Amino acid sequence: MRETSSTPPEHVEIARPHRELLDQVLDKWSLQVLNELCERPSRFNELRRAIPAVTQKSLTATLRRLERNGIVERTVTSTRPVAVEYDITPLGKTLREPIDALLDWAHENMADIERARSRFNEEG
Amino acid sequence: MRETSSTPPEHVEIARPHRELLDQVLDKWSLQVLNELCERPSRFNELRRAIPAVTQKSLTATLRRLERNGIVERTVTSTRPVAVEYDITPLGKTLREPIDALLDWAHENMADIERARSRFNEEG
DNA sequence: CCGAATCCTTAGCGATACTG
DNA sequence: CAGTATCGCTAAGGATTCGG
Repeated sequence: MRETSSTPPEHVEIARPHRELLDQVLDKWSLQVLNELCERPSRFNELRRAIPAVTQKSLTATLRRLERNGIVERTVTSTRPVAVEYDITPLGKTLREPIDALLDWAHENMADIERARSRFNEEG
Repeated sequence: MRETSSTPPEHVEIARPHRELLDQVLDKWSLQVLNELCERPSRFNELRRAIPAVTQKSLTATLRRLERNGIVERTVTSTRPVAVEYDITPLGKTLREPIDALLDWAHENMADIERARSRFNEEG
């Protein structure tokens, strides 16, 4: 493919699998779940209490997605009643550094961002 | 606030403004737009061609959102017909480093991720 | 060329009820 | 306790059309 050079290579675009992966891992609730599990492994309802705004359905979906991608691990102990514990995997831990970089960025630049928003609203 | 200690401090959760900011800046199309504008300023239709999957509507919305947050700048030159150029701001440039860290993470760990997905699908 | 406006479809989410 | 199942809404997104 691309045997003609009519379209210049320009530069690499973001590969689709990479972007889809980040969509699955950086979505609304995943950041907060990871933030929790980086501190300590947690049970399902512990996570619900720690993230009050999430519904049971969304939390389940988020945990399944993270589990599917090897970011968190789900452990069932056959006690009575059953206990289910979620923990971050070694792979998941490697996500912490880039995510923290992002959170630091947000923290450092929030003032500038809000100034930009005010300007935009006034000029609009 | 927190005059009773019935709820232990545990640790800080992600502040809502920060999370909402990241939602606005890390969404489906913003990453690709930023990726383009980090290379060179671009006209509207240049961006459309560079990101074939984006619709005009979504690209407009993405650019407005980034502009509102001070990440990109929109310049109109009153030629005939009008030319509109989008460029990244200094603030936007500071986003590149943490985003690249994320993309590097995705690149480095994609193999592990796909192994985890296969395992998950087989066990499920 | 750069968009705004409209219509329409679909994915996502909350609410609720039920199971092992 | 830790989910699954179902329903109804609404909000995002695509396709298309129109305008400066």
